[in-house]
Amino acid sequence: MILSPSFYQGSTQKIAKALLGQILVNETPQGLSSGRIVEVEAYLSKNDPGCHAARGKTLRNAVMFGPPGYAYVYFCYGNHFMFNIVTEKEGVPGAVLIRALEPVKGLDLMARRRGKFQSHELGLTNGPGKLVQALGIDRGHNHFPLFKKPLYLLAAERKEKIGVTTRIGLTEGADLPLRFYLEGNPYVSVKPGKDRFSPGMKKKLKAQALKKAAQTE
DNA sequence: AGCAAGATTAGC
DNA sequence: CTAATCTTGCTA
Repeated sequence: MILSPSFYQGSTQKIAKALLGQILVNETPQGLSSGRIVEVEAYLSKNDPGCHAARGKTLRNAVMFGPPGYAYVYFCYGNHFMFNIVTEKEGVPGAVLIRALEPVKGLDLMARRRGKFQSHELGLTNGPGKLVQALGIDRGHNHFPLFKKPLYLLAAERKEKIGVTTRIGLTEGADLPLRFYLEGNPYVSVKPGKDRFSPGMKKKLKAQALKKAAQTE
């Protein structure tokens, strides 16, 4: 059963957790590919400096201010697209980033889309940029309503426990516990607790270190 | 107009 | 560990 628009109503954190275990499907002329959502991150309308909408509406983040249940796809680091699902009622920004999937159907098609980068099955969809490539999602899917074909979500059972950690790769709002994942699932992108910094954060840390060194002169 | 940063990935 | 790669948004 395709998840209806009403599924996406409610707080972003609540929707983020509810999305775990659901199945994301994309039907293209080349075939159908799908995967179970095993890792997400919430981006909130309030008190969240890490959210694209934190500094008001822009051309890029406009979709986040619209009605829930729509896709927010954007380009990052010059190489990758990120796939988000818009939450909250119209006028209030908010979205859930899909960070990892467990492949369900169309494994061969995903492997073809991932090309030479697919070394083993785990590498197919265990990262936000990877799953987007595996499912054949691109900028054209920005603002697409996710309750109809070809790109939609299927209701599924979830039995696993939900784990919570801070979000990954941010330079702002990095301390907020807004990353949710299925405990024990091998497709979760990064093992929690491991130190991992984005280039921006490394630069920031380096600048702080230099400043501190200058003060002790 | 120009430039720096960025919700990442893969390869060295 | 770091280059790759390019769009967006702000103005060093």
